[in-house]
Amino acid sequence: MAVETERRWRNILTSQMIPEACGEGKLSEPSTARAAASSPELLAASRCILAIDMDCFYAQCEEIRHPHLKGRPVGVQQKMLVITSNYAARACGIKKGDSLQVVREKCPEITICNGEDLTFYGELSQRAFDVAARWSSKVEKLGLDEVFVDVTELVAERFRALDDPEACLRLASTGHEYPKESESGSSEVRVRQGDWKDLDDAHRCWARLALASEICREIREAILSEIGLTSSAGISVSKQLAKMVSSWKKPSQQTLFLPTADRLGHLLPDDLPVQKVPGIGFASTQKLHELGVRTTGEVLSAVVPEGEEYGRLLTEFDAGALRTMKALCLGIDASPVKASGAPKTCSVQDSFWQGPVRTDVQVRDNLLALAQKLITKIRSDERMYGYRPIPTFSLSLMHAPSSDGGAARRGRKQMQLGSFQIARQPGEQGDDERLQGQIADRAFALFRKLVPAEEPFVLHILNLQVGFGEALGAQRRLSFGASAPSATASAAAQLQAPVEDIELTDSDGDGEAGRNQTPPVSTERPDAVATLVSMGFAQDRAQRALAQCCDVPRAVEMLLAGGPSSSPTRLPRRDVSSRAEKRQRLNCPAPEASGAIIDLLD
DNA sequence: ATGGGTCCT
DNA sequence: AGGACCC
Repeated sequence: MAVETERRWRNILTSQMIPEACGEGKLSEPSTARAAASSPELLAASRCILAIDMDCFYAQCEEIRHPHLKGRPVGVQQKMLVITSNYAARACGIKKGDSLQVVREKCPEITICNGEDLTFYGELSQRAFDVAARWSSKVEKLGLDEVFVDVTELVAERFRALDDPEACLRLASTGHEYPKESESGSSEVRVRQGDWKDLDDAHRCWARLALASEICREIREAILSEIGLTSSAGISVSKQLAKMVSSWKKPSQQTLFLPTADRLGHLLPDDLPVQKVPGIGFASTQKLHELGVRTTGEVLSAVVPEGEEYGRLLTEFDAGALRTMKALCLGIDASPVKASGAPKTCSVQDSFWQGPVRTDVQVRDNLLALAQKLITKIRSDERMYGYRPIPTFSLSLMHAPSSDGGAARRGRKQMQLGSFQIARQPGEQGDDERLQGQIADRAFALFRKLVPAEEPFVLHILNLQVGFGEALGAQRRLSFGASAPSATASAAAQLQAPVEDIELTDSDGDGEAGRNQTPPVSTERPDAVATLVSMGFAQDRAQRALAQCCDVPRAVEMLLAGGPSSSPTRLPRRDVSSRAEKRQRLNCPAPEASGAIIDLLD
């Protein structure tokens, strides 16, 4: 028995798993000598990366939201287009950007869901992310429906278990292996300690990826059983390669890619159009086309530094960009999987291609509508990531192309906000309406800076964006002991908490939340305290703020935001007048004591 | 297409 | 502030 499995293992290692040439006919241009050049270092590389991609994500979300739709044709609509559909609908021939009209003709049975509000999708996406995060701390989000997971560590851990002479590991890759037609999942071997020593890079790499493929299956299974989402995935040594094979078998399947020269030749044939390479986008493709370069093979022959074409490439790209592009065409991508935290920005945008915006009144109306959407999104963000301060706010817009042939101008204007408190009492909804008006006012002020009064304009896009700061209470471990909630603990609590339980700092800063996170009064840094007192802050508040913040500017921000305080806030004297002035200039209503406050200190 | 996001100059 | 990439 043992002999038998050992023999199978040898077989698998030597011939079947890593054949010298896979597939018979050549699908496209034969693999290049250049691919052979990159293969050794890829096989020697030690990373194991998963690219997991939810199948027709929005449509699946709708099936989860409306269980009776499961398995029946479903389309998701935005504006007048059906932007995606489930596989039942695709079976009727429905394609990605079909108009509502066309879809109804192809499939009268179809149920159309409105997919303009992304809140629910965002929440399921976050849950899928959290599942993956149980296997690795390095999980990177790419849009709502995709994650990269670096499982190198975990693979190494499981690999190490093989060194225990008592422990045998069942080893088999799970799912497909590019570019083989049959699934390899059935092969199963038992490996013992000594076997690993003799492996060459290719076999060792395959063994790691096989372990990774098992981990990948575990993660996808958990996402399916806990959330109900099916996914497809790629397993390889880099984000690029994992991503490129992830879509090879869909839906609900996974593919391992071992970067041998011949397989690379298949995945990145010389005649592959450049835009198929992840990392080479629209702009680069345009520029390359102007230079007569259309395929990866052409990139590779053009990008040799001594060649004559190289000079022409340098007119459009810098040397660094060319190196990156060359590497990608060779299948080399060293970019790390970056642990995605909470989103850093949040934006909303409306476009007006059909009926452009031409008057101040229209601008105001649209900014009001955008402000409403923005608040909704921020609330959803709070639900998922806890309350965070909002230090920046920006408006951007796109003008129509000028009639005399000029290109469409764009503009962006940002303001730093001393604080931008979007807070409310637990369970209370009422303030958001006033907040909406205040945000629209800020936005209009920015608009005025971009487009002076009286100047005519024709707008096609309006966009509002806020930038988040660190979670309150997450300020480094400067403060003492356990009295300040740790970032992770409060984040975890907030993630589970219903809306009403989220710790909110109300604008007066004297709510329960403020009290709970008030650390012991610090007696340190008397000079910094003095600075804050001279700005008009109460001494005790200044001390507490400094205990939570590293530096004076942060402390100022916190104090202006209303916390920390156990007594009613007094605004710093100097600022009262200047703010009133600005308020007048901007024609903004004065914020009321109990309401949300936006301090404008630019 | 649309309406988000990220990172690098 | 703008541009490039991604979904």
